[in-house]
Amino acid sequence: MLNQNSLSVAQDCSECPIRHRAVCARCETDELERLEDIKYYRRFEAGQTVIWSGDKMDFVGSVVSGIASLTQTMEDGRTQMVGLLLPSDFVGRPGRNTAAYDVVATTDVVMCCFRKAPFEELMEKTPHIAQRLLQMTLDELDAAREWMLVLGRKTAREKIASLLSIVARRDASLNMARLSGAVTFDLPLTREAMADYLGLTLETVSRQMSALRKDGVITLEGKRHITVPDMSVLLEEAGDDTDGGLLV
Amino acid sequence: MLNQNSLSVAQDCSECPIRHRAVCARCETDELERLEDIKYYRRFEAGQTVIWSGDKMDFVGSVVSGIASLTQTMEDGRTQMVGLLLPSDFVGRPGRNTAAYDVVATTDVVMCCFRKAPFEELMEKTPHIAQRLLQMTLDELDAAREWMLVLGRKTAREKIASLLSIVARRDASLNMARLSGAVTFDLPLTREAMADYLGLTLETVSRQMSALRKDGVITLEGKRHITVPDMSVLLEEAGDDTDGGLLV
DNA sequence: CGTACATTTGAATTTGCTCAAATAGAGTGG
DNA sequence: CCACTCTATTTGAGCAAATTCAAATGTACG
Repeated sequence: MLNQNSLSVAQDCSECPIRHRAVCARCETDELERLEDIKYYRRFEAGQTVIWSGDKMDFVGSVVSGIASLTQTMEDGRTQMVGLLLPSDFVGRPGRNTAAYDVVATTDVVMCCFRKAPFEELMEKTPHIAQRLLQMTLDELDAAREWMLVLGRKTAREKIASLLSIVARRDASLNMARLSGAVTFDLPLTREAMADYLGLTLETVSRQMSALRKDGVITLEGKRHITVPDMSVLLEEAGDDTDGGLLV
Repeated sequence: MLNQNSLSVAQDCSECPIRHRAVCARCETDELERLEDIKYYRRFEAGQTVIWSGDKMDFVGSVVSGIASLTQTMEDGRTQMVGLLLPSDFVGRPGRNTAAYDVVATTDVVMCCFRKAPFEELMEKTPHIAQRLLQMTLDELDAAREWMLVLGRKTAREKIASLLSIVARRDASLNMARLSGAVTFDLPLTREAMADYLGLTLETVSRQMSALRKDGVITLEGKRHITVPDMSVLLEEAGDDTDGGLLV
């Protein structure tokens, strides 16, 4: 279903699709070799839980292909997604033994895992890994804060538009595409997952998707394939600055 | 007003109140000396803006005393607080030249600042600084994700209770106090700041504070001094697990 | 005492939620 | 290929929570 799934497991880091974006991005050849010694691949099917919050976590790793989500759940079942893990994103926290969130594969996922103890040891000796991890963590913190604005202050319609523009942007940056004019992409999330991301109910998500479609902001082919005729209109709907920032 | 303000500016890191929690926490004596060379103190009065989003930022630093807030503002004026900076918290991002958020002093604030270029240089050579910064950033990311649950899924009443329990917890950890039985602390935020933190209007904040008071969950002396007769009741109201986690 | 500002409270309105039912697809077995 | 099932999605109607607008009250400071 996903073309990424057809990739045979990369044994060689130098041919890895996320080589230049993942936690190993800054590593030199000799540093990569040491990482190769402790790495192994794991596959998860769509819907499968990678790890439960509170479970002992004896590995860390990177998403190689597919999408996973980080969620928190309250006692009465209310759930909030707190992270969307795309290829190259890092899973796990050095220095912590148990998982803080549920990690669930949204699509089929391949992860490049490292046993935690050796990874932590290696991190001590390899500044390039720690440096890259700091950079990635700072980026995630920015993304989380951006999302706090969405969750706290935006209307349902703006929330949907924000999610769509974020996915469009990340998709474009993955495919090196420009975000001018019409943009087309897949939205690999169910209405329920979108709701959990945005702090809405799935009914409200569905209603606002219909409204955006009716108003010509987006076009749907099937449920998951989306076309945005004019990206600047979508950004306007999201309540973001329209000027600049179209690329990246 | 705040007793921290009476501290005469510490010149000597070894007597600094945040010595063991700030970005310099892991530094050895010789590393501290190099930090001392590039550090300077700045004071901000309550209400004063430390830096505007988008401005050039030529320093990074730590909050020594007082409280500052990180906020984002939309074009139409809606604002969302995305961080609450307490003593020892770090301000600024190595590797970035402009501020991403507005930073505003909520109370009078003293900051220990480092010129950005020398600090970044020092960070390259001093793993202890980068290590500590990574740890602090990961903690902030956890806090931000916790807050995403509050913003996305909690009711107004639960949001208020969550904020109060967070402030109570941080206050207790600062004062090495236990969180069993009754707890008393100052809430250094206006109703509007609380609203900006929680994604509510100030009227709703006021109403819910009144409701919690009427229901005996909290007691107010003046507007800002709060007593929680039974911490576990407050945690229950916040929708968090009641069991465990009382200390920390 | 008067001004400025923070807070509280009230009443009407709106947004998004809950509950309920209809519709649309995708996959399965006959 | 069709009927059937399962799940995802859409749509509707009434409701509840939080917002908006408005006014009153309280508090600090000159």
